[in-house]
Amino acid sequence: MELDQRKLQILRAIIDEYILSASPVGSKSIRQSADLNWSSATIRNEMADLEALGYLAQPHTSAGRIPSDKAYRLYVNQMLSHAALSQEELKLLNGYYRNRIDGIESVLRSTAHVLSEITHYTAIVMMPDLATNRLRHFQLVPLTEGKALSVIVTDAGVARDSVIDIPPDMTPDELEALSRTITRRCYNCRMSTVGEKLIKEIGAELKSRGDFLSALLERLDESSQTGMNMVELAGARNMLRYPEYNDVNKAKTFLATVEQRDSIYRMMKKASNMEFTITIGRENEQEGLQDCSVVTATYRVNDMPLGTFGIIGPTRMDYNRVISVLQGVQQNLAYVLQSYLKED
Amino acid sequence: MELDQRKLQILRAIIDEYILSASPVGSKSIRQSADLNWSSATIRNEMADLEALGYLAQPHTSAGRIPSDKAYRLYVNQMLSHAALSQEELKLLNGYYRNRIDGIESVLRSTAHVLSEITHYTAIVMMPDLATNRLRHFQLVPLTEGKALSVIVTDAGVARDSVIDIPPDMTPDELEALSRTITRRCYNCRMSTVGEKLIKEIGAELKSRGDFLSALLERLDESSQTGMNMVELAGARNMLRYPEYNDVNKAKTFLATVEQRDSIYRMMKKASNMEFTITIGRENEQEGLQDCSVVTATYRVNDMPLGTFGIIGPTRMDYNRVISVLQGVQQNLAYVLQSYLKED
DNA sequence: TGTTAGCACTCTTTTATCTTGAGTGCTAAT
DNA sequence: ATTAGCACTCAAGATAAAAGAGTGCTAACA
Repeated sequence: MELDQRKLQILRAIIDEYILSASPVGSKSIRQSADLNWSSATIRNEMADLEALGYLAQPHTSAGRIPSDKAYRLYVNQMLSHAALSQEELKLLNGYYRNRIDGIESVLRSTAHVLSEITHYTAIVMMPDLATNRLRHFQLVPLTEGKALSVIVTDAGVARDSVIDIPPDMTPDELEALSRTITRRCYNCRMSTVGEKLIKEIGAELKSRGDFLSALLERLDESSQTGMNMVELAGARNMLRYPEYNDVNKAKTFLATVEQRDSIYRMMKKASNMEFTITIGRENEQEGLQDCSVVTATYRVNDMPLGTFGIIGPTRMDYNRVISVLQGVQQNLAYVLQSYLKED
Repeated sequence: MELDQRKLQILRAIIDEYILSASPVGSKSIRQSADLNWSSATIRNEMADLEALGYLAQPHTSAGRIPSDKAYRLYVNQMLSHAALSQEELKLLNGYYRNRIDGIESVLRSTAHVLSEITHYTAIVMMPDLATNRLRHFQLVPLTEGKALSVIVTDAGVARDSVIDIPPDMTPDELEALSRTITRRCYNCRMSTVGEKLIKEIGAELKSRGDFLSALLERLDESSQTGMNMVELAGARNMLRYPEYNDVNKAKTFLATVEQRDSIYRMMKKASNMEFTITIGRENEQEGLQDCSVVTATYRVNDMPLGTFGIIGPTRMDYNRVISVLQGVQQNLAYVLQSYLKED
């Protein structure tokens, strides 16, 4: 079911206009603003066709048309202009990253704020997934009887810690020895392979501590994954700027959805193996996001994907700009994060 | 300027009513609901007096009265009923903490969510201030040329890390040796005294590395303080429940204020040396919180204050309940956190 | 056959007007 | 000092009318 050139042009004009105005666009206004040379009657006919094909909807008779999810999908797939950011905007963006030296997670958290500020949408940044990172240090620090803190440090300059139960008769010296063994044996191993390696190499030694070892491995695994608390969310309030959220109840629902970290987390996790994703309206599985679009991108260092970040906005978001911004941030992140990382 | 018994009774009734209804209360309704035995005319006279004294305000003639900040202040100082939580609520609260074993920060972060859920206001929890904690482990992990990650672990089971510049000629062995020295010399020292101690004990040895040492000390100091990213905020959206935020613009302003972490951070920091604080309306320095009240409390372990947490709500918040909940959470936190801490 | 001008019709939005009702302040009586 | 009574005020709700934006359809035109 191909759309001819004219239909495409009209559809595009409608979407562009609607992204700007958020109110149904009529045949007349589109003719002027997009400089289309057909009469409004012709345009009206085409609009009726486009509606029949499911690209447009009418809130009520005698109102203009608004684009459907299907229309946005077409728009995103075929009509993006891929405009790069302006010099100014790039400068602004770079400026944010110039003096960032306080660690990867800190950079990423502020990235969320930067993103939300320059797009005026809601931004999400996942902390790095350490699976592809390399272990640099492992330490068990005794806390109280039966408990210790396990700390890992990777080559990406990220530390992760968690409390772990230890056998009550395990001495601090034993813990220290174990820490050194693990650090030595697994130095520079990818986090995803550390567990395996440990079982093979020291499983036998620690046979008597079987339970502890398996708890430890599990904990290592957990730490290297990006947990639920590792999602930075910023600018949720920005949604209140847009007329679609003038209704306090809608706003409440939206905020409830994004504050529900675990669902956002799952969503981002799912997007994490894609370089770039755009999910429009009802394409979102999340109940509360079905009037929203989500655009995600991957940040990488030395071509190693580390994590995912993205933007949530109303379905009529400015896709062109959002994509440009994400690409700009992607580049900046690659550059900044690189300074924490060594070549393979 | 003392208020007589009757005025107090009436004022209290008005406040109680207004907390419930959020709409101006009139002389008649107050008479019924609070079972006051004076005629509405008498009550009206008293209300006029109370208004003249600054305790009440009238949105417009022919509307009821609403309490002023001054009234809430009086209410909070003299009229709280100090009702404990019900058995049910206590049970619910305890339930949240029953299975929490994944570390102090995690407990605290979820505390923010629990608080916001059971009060239906906005909750803030500051991560622990480590100044009074004792050092358990210190580690410098080399990352790339000129950079290392510094990690501290304290007896409270908290790890903090940050990237630090190191002299380019410093070898991994040197870093490791330094880490051990610091851990050994300062083991079980309060974080607030570690810097001092280091200068005294190894300042001489490291004279050649003067710059590095001072950077290190600074970093230690920073890490032991609660930074701006160490504020967990939850339930901001709850404010949309209340009619005072039915106006989308007000809601936006509020959300902007609390998302501005650093100001919230400063506010909490200021409250951190008080066991309990209640700040009402314009008493708040924060521009955007002048229609809100903030109630904070300290969480402690073994009588050692660790940090601050609190509630932000509209000035007409249910002070009694908020205070009860904060006390309940305070106790639960003390109990749960204790399991991570050793006696002095 | 595709395009367009014209026009009647639809339905939301805006504006104006009226009504209702909760609540007050004041006065006069108790 | 207290209270019943009453005129008055003002926001909020209801109703009605007018305006305006946009459509679909028909008939004329190239």
